[in-house]
Formats: sequence, C-alpha cells, structure tokens
Amino acid sequence: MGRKAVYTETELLDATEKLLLTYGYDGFHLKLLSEHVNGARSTIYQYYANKEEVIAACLRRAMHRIMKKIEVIDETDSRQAIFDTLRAYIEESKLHQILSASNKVDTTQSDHALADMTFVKEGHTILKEQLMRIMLQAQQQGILRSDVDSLAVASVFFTFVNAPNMLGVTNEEWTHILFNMWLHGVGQQ
Amino acid sequence: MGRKAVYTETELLDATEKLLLTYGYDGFHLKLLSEHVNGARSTIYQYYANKEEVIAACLRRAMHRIMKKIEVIDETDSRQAIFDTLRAYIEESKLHQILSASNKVDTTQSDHALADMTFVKEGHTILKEQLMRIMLQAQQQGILRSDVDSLAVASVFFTFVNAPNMLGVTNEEWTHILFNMWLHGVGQQ
Amino acid sequence: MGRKAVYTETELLDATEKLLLTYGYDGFHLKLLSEHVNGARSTIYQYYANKEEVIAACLRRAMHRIMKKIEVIDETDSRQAIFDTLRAYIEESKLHQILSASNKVDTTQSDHALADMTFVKEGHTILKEQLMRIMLQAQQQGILRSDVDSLAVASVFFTFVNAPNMLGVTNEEWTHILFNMWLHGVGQQ
Amino acid sequence: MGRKAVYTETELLDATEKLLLTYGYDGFHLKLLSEHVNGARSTIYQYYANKEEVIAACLRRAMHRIMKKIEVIDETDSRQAIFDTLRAYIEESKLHQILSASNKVDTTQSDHALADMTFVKEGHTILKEQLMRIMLQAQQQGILRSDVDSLAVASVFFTFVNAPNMLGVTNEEWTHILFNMWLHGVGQQ
DNA sequence: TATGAATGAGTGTTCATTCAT
DNA sequence: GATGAATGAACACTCATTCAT
Repeated sequence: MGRKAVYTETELLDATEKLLLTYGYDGFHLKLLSEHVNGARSTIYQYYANKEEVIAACLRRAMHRIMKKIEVIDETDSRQAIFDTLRAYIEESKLHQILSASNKVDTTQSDHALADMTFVKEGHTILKEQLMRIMLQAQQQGILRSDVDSLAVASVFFTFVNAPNMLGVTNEEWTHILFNMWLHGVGQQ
Repeated sequence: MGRKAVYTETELLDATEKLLLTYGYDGFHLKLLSEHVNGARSTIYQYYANKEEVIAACLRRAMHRIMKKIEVIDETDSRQAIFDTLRAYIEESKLHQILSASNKVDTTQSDHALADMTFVKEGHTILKEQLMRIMLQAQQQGILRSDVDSLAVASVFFTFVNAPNMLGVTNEEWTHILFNMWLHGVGQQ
Repeated sequence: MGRKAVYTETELLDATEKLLLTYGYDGFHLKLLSEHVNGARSTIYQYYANKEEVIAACLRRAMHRIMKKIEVIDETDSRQAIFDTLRAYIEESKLHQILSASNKVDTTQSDHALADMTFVKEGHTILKEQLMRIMLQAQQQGILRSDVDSLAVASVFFTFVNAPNMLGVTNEEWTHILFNMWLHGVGQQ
Repeated sequence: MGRKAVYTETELLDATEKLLLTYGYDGFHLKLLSEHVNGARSTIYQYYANKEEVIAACLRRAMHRIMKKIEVIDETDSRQAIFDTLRAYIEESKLHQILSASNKVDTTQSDHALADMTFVKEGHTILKEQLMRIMLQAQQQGILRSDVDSLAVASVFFTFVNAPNMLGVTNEEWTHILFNMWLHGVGQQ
C-alpha cells in the first residue's frame, strides 16, 4: 500500500556518504542531499527525524561495513593479518574522513542518533584493540621490532592508510607498496 | 591596517587560525571571529572585503611561515635535510589541517583572496619540489632505497607528519621516533 | 462514514475534542489526531476535506450536545430553570473552551465547515436567547433583582461557568456553591 | 554609534502583546510580529535569542505592570481594597488572556526566558496571596460572608474579571456593576 | 574609523494536503 | 477504502554583508 518510494534507504545513505566525503560535516545540507537523490527535502524527514540522524545512520553503516571486513581476518599469521588489515583500511580509506565527522554529530536531540554514534564509538575501540592485539602478537613472534612503542606503531599504521595513492595503482598494489615501506622503511639497509 | 585599531592584523589572523583549527572551514564564522577578538563583527569589513579574504590571508600567512622554515634548511647533508624537514612539518603539523581548507575557499568574489590562494597553491608546489629534490639526492647518495617510487616515498612522508603524537613526547623526540620508523621500518631486521 | 472503517466518526470526533481541549485550536494537528486514533493521517481525508472540516464537525457536535441538554429544561420554575441551566453548563464547562476556537476556524475553503460553523453560531444565539428569556421571567417573578441590566447578569452567568472548581467537589456540589454565590453574593447581608 | 533602531523595545513588546491577544500563543509568529513593527523578521533576533524570549519578555512586562498597580492598593479598608483590586484587574483584564500563555512557553532553551517566566510565576503567587489576605481580612471584619470557602470566593473573583463588558460602559462603571453583583448577588433580597 | 542596527538568503523542521498503490 | 510516500508552503533561526550614525 502507499505509493512507491522514490529512493531506497541505501541510495539515501550512499548519497549522504558521498556528500560527507566531498563537503565534510559542516558542508553537508539536507537540501544538497535531496538534490542528489531527486526528491524533496521534506521527504527525508519521513525516514529520519533530523539531519543528525541521517549522518549518524550513515556513519554507523560505514563503521559496520569496515568491521565486517576486519572481523573476518585470520589472526593466526600476524604478518598476514597486518597486511589484510592494511588492505581493508586502504579499501575503505575514505571512511577515516567520514568518521572524522563523528565528534561533530549532535546526539542530544535524538536517541536514534545517540545509539548510532555509540555504535560507531564502540566500533572505533574494537578496531583499535584488534590492531593492538595483532601488533603485540607480531612483536612477540619477532615479526615487528620491539624497541618501538606499539602505540606509536599503531598511530603510524592508521596514518599510513591515508597516504594518497599518488601512483594511481590498484588498491592491492598500493597496499603492497605501503606495507613494504611500513615494514622495512625507506632507508638503505 | 592603520596603526591604532581595536586589534592588529596579527591578532585577527591568529584568532582566525585558531578557530580554523578548532572548527574547520565550514565551522568558521565571522561572528565567531569577532567574539574572539576585541571588536565588532562589522569592523572586520574595514580590512577585508569578505569572509573568504580573511581565510585566504590566514592561509597565506601560514604558508609563508612554513616556507620560511623550510627554505633555510641546508640541503647538502640529505639525511639531515630530511630530518630537519620532518621536524619543521611536525612543528607546524597543524598547518596541514588549516591548509586542507584551501580547496574550499571561494576565490571568485575577490581578487585579493584569489591572489592569496594562488600564493598558497604555489607554495605547495615549491615545498613538494624541494622535498622531491632532497629525496632524489638521498637516493643517489645511497641513503634511501632506490627500489621504491620516490613519489610514493614523498606521499608517505607528508602523511607521516599527521600521525598523532599519542605518546605525548616533545616534538623533537616525536620527530626522532617517526624518522626512525620512516627510515628503518617497524619490521624486525 | 461507511460502516466498517478503522475508526468510527464518533471516535474521531471524541479524539478531536480531547485534543482541542488539551492543545487548543492552534496546537491541534491532524498528525496528532491520527496518532490518537487507529488509522493513518491520510485516511482522515476520506471523510473530511480538510482540517477545518474536522474541527467544525467537532464543534458542531459539541454545540448539538449542549443544546440537547438545555432544551429539555423546564422553564416554568425560573429559579429551578436557572439552576438546571447552570448545572448543564458546568457539566459541559469544557465546551466553552472548545467553542472558543469558533472564531479561528477558516470557513472559506469548505462549504461543509461553513455550514457546521453556522450551526454553531446559531446555537450560540439560541442558547443566549433562552437564558435571557428565563432571566427576564425570573426578574418579573421577583426572583432576580430588577435594578441590574439583564445583559450584565447574563454576561456574569456565562462567565461563572468557567470558574475553576478549586475545591475539587462534585459538579452537583460545585453548582450549588456557584448558584448560591451568584444569587446571594459573597457580602455579609 | 551604529544606526538608528527602527523600533523601540517598547514598541516591539506592545505589538507582541497585541498579537498574543489576537492570535494566542500558538497563533503568534515572528513573521507576524515583524510585519506589525515594520522591520525584518531577522532583526528581532538582535534583541531576543528566540521566539520564546520575546513572549517571555512580554509576559514579564505585563505581569510587572499589573503588580505595580496592585501593590499600591491600600489594604486597610478591606472593602475598598477589594474594589480597587477588581478595578485594577478589569483595567488589565486582557492580561489574563495573555498570561494564559504562560504554561506553553518553552523555557528549556533560554535562561533569559526561564528567568522571565519564573518572575511571572512568582508574580502569580504574590497576587493570589495578596487577594487571599484581603479576603480573609474582609471576612474577619464582617464584610464578607464566612460561610463560603474563601478559595471558592477567590476563584469566582478572578473569573469575574473576565466577564465581557457587554454594556460597553467605562471600566469604572463596569467595575461598580460587577462589584455590586459579586457582593450582593443578583437575587432579590 | 568603529560599530550597532538592519536585512536577505539559506538551512532545519513541521504540517496540511495530494498521490499512487 | 486505507495508507505509505511525496511534497510545498510556512516558520524558526543563523550568518554574511550592508547601512548609517
């Protein structure tokens, strides 16, 4: 019953994600969004109580997506696990930008938004813990140096992900290049 | 700006820079600025034709500042030059954030803003070229590996700068740690 | 309305009346109404062309209800008739609030609403005339003072009805108290 | 410095009061207000942070006005005091309508509005207490009947004020008429 | 020159009403 | 007939910019 929706929720969140990447949190407007999904601004309110809920839902979905990718990684081989993690993050490297909006989202007006952002925050913690666990294991297995603080190592790892792929190679290749630099450094042995 | 205003140009741009860091390009407002400076909002228009000009002037100054720091670096010792460059960028690491606003500035309404942003853009090029030059020299001197594309190396270098100093150590120490990781990698030799 | 709808007309108007009392004319929304009734907002339009018609129908029904109560009053005993009238109004004291919305209803868009509001307006007149008639009779019978303008007496009578029952007694008791004060005044004899 | 204001605060609040009377709390809009003071809607925000603050300021002023009138009443002669109180309330009878908006004002978004509404609420209490005090004194002095609950008496008194002056006489005369009815009742002695 | 005041454009949000299933 | 979906008009509020003192 009722007439056919002009766009699906997926389409809406896809558009949101794209706009969030392009314009950032503050540059994101519902008018902009409605123009990109071909519908009236007010229609959005049929599905989300306010702007924050739209953004929160988008961030949640993004976080959920990367967690799915990360949680299937086999941790037994630390070296491989780190590589897989790097690849996953590079594939979703835009996520870092999107999720950087997390701290701007106002969750005081909507329980829905609050729940979504709580999920995002917890996701952040889980991801970080998993990486730290793998790193530690790698250190113990003699794969990683032990003379560098693992927090520093992780910090650099997360930063690496954002290195712009200036060579324009495939994600797979770029992952190899970065992994190699991360592991062996750029200095002559 | 005349000699006796309610605030000096330096004060205004300092405040702008601080606010740009805290709230980002879109979160920055002249109302906000006027509240952080001793004067009325409308007074700003005595010195800058519009908001974009204020931001552009701020970005130009920031770019000028880092260029001053970079251009005095002695390039004869490549290794030391790279280290000095890294330190300079880390000291001014906030600049990256500020300058990330560059692509948002609307320069179509003001020649002044356009000129400033052109300066910023050229500065970007100059900095990048200098780094590439030093890198190349370092490769030739056998300090850096030659089997990695220098563009990738530079990309990673610029990214490194943004790694959050999670250890909370001094800039000097943090520079050493990052330089070490960048050069030797985090893997067991 | 047909025989098997999601809600009966009575239910709809009951809900309307309740909401009108609680939120007033301007605070009343069809969205609100649909939430208090088992059906969708758009379904309301199957039976009423617009919001004003709903309100008008509600006011008409309320007016009709009180007229039914008033018209059975036996006017032969003026004193008793006045008492009965007062009781009826007190029982339906909420009506005054509801009917105060009368002047806000926009009847220009709907003939139906116009007809209903005309009925309400005429009802007002009829009720007032009946009261005036009884009052006059009471004056002639020496029950009421003749030195006070009967218009003023009626004005006060209608106002009395709205006195909040601060004592929290039953309507019957409250009617007695008010009737007593109205008749004998509050001053020491 | 700065240019001349298009309207004074007094003019703004006068218009607010008038509109509040005409359209009620929910029917009051800032657009409406701006049209009645001949200025842009946004200009209002120079002086009040939001709509609620405008209304709260208006209610506060109204309350302040009536308190000024009431507090100068000499309470020594109870009968006269009651009469003076009645006259004051009748003169400001519109206030009752305006102040009935009190419970709708949202004070959660503005401290200013909260403070104003607190003032209004306290004013209500003070006024009521003063009336109760005078009534009690009048009862003790044998001016008022003692066999009627003073709460009921007060309730009726406050209601009286709202009786529409259907005779169209002056406030002074209308006060006399109402006072007479209130004191002696409308029944034949 | 500095500034308080005014304003219009733009965004968030709500709601009556219409559409199409 | 009932309804979910879509929408435009209306209003709250913010902010860059202009005006006039």
